[in-house]
Amino acid sequence: MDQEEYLRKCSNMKCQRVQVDESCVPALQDEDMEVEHLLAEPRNDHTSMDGSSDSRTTLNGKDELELEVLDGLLDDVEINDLEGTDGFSGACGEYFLDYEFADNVEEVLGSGPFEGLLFQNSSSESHSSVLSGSSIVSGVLESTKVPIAQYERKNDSLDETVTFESNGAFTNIPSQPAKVNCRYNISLDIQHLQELDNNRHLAGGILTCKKEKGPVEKCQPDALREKRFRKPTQRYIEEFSNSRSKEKAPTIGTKTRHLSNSSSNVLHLRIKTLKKSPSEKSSNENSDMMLPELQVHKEHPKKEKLEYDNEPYPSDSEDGCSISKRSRRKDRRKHQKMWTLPEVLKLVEGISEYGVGRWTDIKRFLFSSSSYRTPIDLRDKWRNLLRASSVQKNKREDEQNDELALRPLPFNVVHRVRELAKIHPYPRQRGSKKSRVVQAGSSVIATDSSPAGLNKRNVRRKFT
DNA sequence: GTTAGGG
DNA sequence: CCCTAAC
Repeated sequence: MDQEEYLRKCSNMKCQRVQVDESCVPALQDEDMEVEHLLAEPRNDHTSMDGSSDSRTTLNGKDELELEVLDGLLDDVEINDLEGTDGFSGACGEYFLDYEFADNVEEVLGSGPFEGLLFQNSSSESHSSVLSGSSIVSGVLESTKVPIAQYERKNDSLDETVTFESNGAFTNIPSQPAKVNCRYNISLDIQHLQELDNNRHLAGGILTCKKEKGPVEKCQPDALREKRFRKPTQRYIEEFSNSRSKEKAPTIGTKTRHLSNSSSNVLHLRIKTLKKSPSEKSSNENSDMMLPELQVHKEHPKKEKLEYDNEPYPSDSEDGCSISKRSRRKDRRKHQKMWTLPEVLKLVEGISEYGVGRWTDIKRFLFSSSSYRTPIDLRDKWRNLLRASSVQKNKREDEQNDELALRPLPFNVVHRVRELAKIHPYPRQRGSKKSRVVQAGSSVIATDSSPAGLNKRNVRRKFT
């Protein structure tokens, strides 16, 4: 492969970038474990490559050539290329390229302008490891003077891991996953992050500031950040954080262990799966999934759990940069309060007094004491009441079930709800808007008993 | 700022 | 409970 070819590939990779990007987010959120696995893998790649001294030599020459090219593209390489690697390799099926690429990147990063940005530890380590191979890792560790004890420790672990893995079995495993992983690492917990750093300075290069461990959002370059975060909504993120704190923590430990022992076979399978059709993946296993599919997949499960506030909400430390708005919402959800019978009665009363739709008034006058009930809440509750009452109307026999599900709703309440519903049908309850308007109009005349508020409301509705 | 409507 | 569009 010469320069030209390399460039061409690079361009290809870039094209794929978007996909990878997206996948990254979900993966992050979804399974840390996945990441862990992958993390292990990357090292293998390098080590194995390095281990085969030949490859290193071969690469060396290329690296220099490519280095120049990369230099110009450094920015792109840092982010785009790496990201694209995944897709690229899949398309081309040339793993070799990936390896090559990885090396180049590392070199560039290590020697280039990013060196400063990289963590002392990581940069030196990665560089040396790449060059000299797994055997040198220990030496690297020594040579690397890490001011922080943490790093040293990490290095040690890394060393072990590398050695272990290098023994093995990963000769041909595509490096893509590794790179992808690196990116994922960004969002990982601190622990993961640290490990990552040690494992790969590549990751370091990608996330220039990632060292902070803060939310990715803060650290990431603007462009990158934009892309990555456009997909997940706030809600999604919130959920993710929740689920993660609840579910993931335990899992990680297990997975990690697994990671160290990970066999090439496992990785192979995973990789293949990922490359295949996305649709299949979700079916495989949650734990094994790391790509985009998860995103969709992921959203549902946790949601249910969030609803119930019994558990103290884990402080979103990871959301260091969480927006106040977001947190507020979270809190609100957390404090979700079930409607009590008195409340329902009050609501009904308020509606009968002020009319349907005057939610703010009702809130102001009847629910002023309960700050957690917003006008919207009232409206929603009313909506639910209507639904409930109508259900009962239709299925008297099954009433019990419904009531159980809906909570004890005394018959008198139901009755009142129904009455009110007759007087002022909630928008859209049945029939089209037009019919409703007509209905409302007739009700004004027909129901003399209805309070003035109701009439008012009806009239208003009619006109609006 | 509120409300309706859909999720 | 959340979000958005319409008012």
